[in-house]
Amino acid sequence: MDTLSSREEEPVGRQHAQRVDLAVSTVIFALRPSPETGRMTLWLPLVRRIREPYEGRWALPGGWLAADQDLETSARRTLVRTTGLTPRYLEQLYAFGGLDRSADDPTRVVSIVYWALVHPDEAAQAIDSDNVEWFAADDLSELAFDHRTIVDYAVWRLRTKMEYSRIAHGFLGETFTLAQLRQVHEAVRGCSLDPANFRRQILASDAIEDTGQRLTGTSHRPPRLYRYNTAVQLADHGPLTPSQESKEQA
Amino acid sequence: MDTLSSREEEPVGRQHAQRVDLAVSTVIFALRPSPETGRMTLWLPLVRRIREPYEGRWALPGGWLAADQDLETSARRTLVRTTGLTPRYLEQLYAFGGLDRSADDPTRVVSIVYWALVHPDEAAQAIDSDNVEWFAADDLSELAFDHRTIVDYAVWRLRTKMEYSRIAHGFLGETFTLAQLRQVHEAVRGCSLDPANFRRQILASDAIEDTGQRLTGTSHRPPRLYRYNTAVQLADHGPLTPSQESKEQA
DNA sequence: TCAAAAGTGTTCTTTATACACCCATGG
DNA sequence: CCATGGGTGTATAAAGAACACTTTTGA
Repeated sequence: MDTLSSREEEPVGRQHAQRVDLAVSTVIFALRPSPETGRMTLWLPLVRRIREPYEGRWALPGGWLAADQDLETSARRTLVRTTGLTPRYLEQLYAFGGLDRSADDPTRVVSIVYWALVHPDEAAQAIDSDNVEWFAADDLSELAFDHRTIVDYAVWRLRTKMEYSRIAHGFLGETFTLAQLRQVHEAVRGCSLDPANFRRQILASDAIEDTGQRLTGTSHRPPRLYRYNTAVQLADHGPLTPSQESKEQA
Repeated sequence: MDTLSSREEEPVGRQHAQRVDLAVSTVIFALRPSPETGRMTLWLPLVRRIREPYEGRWALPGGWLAADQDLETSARRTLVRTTGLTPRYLEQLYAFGGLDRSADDPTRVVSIVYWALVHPDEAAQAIDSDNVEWFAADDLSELAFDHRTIVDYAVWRLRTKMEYSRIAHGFLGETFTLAQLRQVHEAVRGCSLDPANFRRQILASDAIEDTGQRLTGTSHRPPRLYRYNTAVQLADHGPLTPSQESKEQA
């Protein structure tokens, strides 16, 4: 055989390269209380489709890759245009390129999907319109394309990464109490945690530092306010962009 | 503002979607003894470029996405064409889409990169030619494009995943001794491990099962041969394709 | 019998978990 | 004062690391 080199793979001038539409979408997570139970749960904003295929269905915010923007920049651009959101935490999730992603529609689209966390202040910037709506992650309607699969995968990714990384503060503002941080972990992991042990583990990890301030206005002993210790980096087992390798994002 | 919906993002008929060349590449790892120290180290096959840009430089095996193949199928096809390899373990690594990936060349290419593990039998199928060569992962020449960055990221990914997953058997054949399995861990993680503790941890995890056979021909007590216990699944913290979510690949 | 690696046992340290208890504030 | 969550102490269990020791083969 003489197909040893990349001869077949790269025709002259690239004019034989298969070109596909390249979309960029994002799964954005925020925490808010469930309207029924009142417990904190995962929510995400979806955008209503206004044309075929899947017209009227809810879909992930996103758009096409811009020729003059890299992947993450395109994700941020489409995100702010469709939802108004500019998340601090944004990370690539996966590239989806199955052949049957668009049901009957024969168009081939490859999607680079990102996932993001927003805290309440960021989420408040979201566009308020009939075409943008927040849904509970565990109570989604039928979504467009394979977006339900993508959301499920992103939820799984968030849950597993929460256990070994310190992404929880993506859901919190500049300062926060240990109880708030614990509530984030409880909401995402879906179980209650011992406050005493949680405190010791977090403090031992050196992930946060005391601001010296306390939160007042509660009907009990005022809790300390903490901030994230940006000086300390933790091991990360998830996909970071190569330039961030042994650093921790956010 | 009236950019609420995806109106701007999806022009009629998609003819306004930015089209880019979509490449698929793979970082393939195998273990073989270092020619100097004799210790097992990471090696990977590279393909020599036979045209500009980067003509003559070594590059990751890969090619263009085929219109009628999904991402993984395209990765396997380009892999076997360029290197002759058909790895059992193959997983998506990351999508690279920076604007300056091709140096002076203004062509925009987005690469979906996979990573793979091959055991000695698989590696023996590799094409033997001037245009395919194996390199030690810690002693690479200047590679084409941003492939050095990609390789470094893949190495980091392999190392971190080795610690919590059971991918080590991607480097081994059907049956193996505990010493062989331990050597794989030692080579990838770059440290020596206590044989006694390693044995207990692996056996306690139920990841492998005794074949009842022993390896003979050694100049000492014949070790047992084990195989992987495919019935038991371990938690995985890395990116799997959504359909594999709570399952473990390979 | 000796070398070398297989395989087992024991101790110690670290980490996680469960839960009792005191503290400080608003009402 | 009481209720409520903040915050500390402690005892137990599980997991990991270090290392002595016995076993079984080929030479």
